[in-house]
Amino acid sequence: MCPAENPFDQINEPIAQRTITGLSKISTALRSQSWQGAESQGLTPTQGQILTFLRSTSEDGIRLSAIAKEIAITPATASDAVSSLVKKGLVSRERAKDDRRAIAVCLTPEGQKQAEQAASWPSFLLDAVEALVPEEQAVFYKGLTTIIRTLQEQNKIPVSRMCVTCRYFNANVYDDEARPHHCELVDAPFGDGDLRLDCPEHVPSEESSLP
Amino acid sequence: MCPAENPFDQINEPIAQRTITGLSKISTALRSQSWQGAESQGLTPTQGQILTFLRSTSEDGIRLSAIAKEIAITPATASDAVSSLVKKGLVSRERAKDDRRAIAVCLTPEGQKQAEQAASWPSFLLDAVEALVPEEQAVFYKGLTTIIRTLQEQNKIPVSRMCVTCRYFNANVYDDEARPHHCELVDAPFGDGDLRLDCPEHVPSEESSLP
DNA sequence: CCAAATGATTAGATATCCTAAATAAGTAAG
DNA sequence: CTTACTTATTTAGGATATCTAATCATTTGG
Repeated sequence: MCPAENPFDQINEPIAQRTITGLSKISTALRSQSWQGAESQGLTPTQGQILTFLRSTSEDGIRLSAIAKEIAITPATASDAVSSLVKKGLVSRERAKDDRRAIAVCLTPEGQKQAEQAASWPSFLLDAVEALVPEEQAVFYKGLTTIIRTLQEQNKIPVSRMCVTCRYFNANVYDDEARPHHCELVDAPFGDGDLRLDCPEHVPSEESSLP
Repeated sequence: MCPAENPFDQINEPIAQRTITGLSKISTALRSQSWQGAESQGLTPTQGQILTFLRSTSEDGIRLSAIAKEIAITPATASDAVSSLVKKGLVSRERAKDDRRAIAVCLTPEGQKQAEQAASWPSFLLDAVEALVPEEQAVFYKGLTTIIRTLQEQNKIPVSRMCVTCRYFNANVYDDEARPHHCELVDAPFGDGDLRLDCPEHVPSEESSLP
C-alpha cells in the first residue's frame, strides 16, 4: 500500500504501538476487576492468584519459589502472601520432605473451595472474547500464543508449558490449513485453535519451533 | 467441524477460556515489568501511569476524579498517589478555577521529562507484537478493539475515545475490504488497522456501531 | 436558602512490593 | 570432612497501593 494513499499512516501511531496500548487497557481491567473479584472472598488479588495456581497443579506441595516465579513476584512477597493464606486456613505450609530448606504449600479443603471461586473471576472477560466470531477468536488466540512465546524467550514472563515449546510438538507438518501441527503425545494433527498454553503433558524441547 | 473429528475438542478448554488465560499472562508480564520500569525512575507503577495519562491529555488541569477513572482506582488511592507526585515535584495540585471543590493536576517541567520515560516502558512488548506478521497484527488489533469495546459497554473498563464509539465513525460503508470504514472528520475511508483507541477528535455518539 | 449531589481528602486497616540481611540446609572442591 | 559457595526461605524496614467509610467544602436543584 502506497503511503500517499493512506492518510492515516501519517497521523496514527504504528499499529504495534496501538496494540500495546490496547493490551495495557485490558490489563487495567483485569487489575481492577481482580480486586472486586477477590475482595468479595476476603482475598487480595495476589492471594487469589496463588490459590488459582495451586489448584491448577496436580502435584501436592508447591515450592514457594515456584509460586513466586509463576506470579512474577519476589519470594519475599510470596512468603507474606502465603502467611496470610495460612492465617486464613486456606493453605498449609510444611517443610518439604526431600529438601528441608524448602517448604511445600498445599491447599486445605477449605482452600480448595475458595480456589474454585478465585479461578473463575476473570470470566468477566468471557462475553468480550465471545464477541469475536470463531475465526477471529482463533486468529486472536494464535496471536496471543506467539506474543507469549516471544515474551518467554525474552524472560519477560514465566515459562509455561505451552505447545510451542514442547518436545512432542511439530509445527506445520501438514498441508491441511485447518490442522497443520502434530502432537506426538496424542499422535494427532491439530490447528492453531487447539494450541495450549498450559499442558500437563508438556515436556520442554531443546530448541523450540514456532507454528 | 464434527466433534468426533477433533479429539482436542474433548480435552481442551474452550478457546475463549484459553484466550482469557493468555490475556492474564500478558497482564502478569505488564505488572511485573511496570515495577521494573517505574522503579528505575523512582516511581511506582501507579505514579507512572498517572504521569503517562497527564502527558497524553492536551488540557492543562486534570481533575482527580478523571485520573481515578482512567487508571481504574478509587479517588482515595489517586489522591495518595498525587500527593506523592507533588512531594517529588513532578506535578502541581491547584484548585480548579471553575469549581473550587475540584483540583487541577498539572505536570511540572520536570514531570514532563519523567512522563516521557514513564510512557515508554511498555515498549518491552514491542518485539513480541512485532513477532506477528502485519496481517496478523491487523487482525489481532481488530480483535483487541472489539474486546475493549465490549468491556466498555459493560462498564468494566474506563470509556476511551475510540473510533467505534465516535459520532464521526461509520462502520462498513464501503465494499473495499481493505478500507470499509469512513471517518467523517478527516472525510476518508480506512481499515481495521487504522482504528484508534484514543482519538483526540473523538465525539461520543448516541448509539455505537461495531465494525 | 436548604437538601442532595459532587469532588476531594482523611482515617484506618491490610496487603503489595521492593531491597538487603539473616537463617538454614544442601553441594562441591579439596 | 570441612570450608566455601549456592539455594530456599524468612525477617526487617520502608514506601506505597488499595480498599471502605467518614468528613469537609462546594455546587446545584428545587
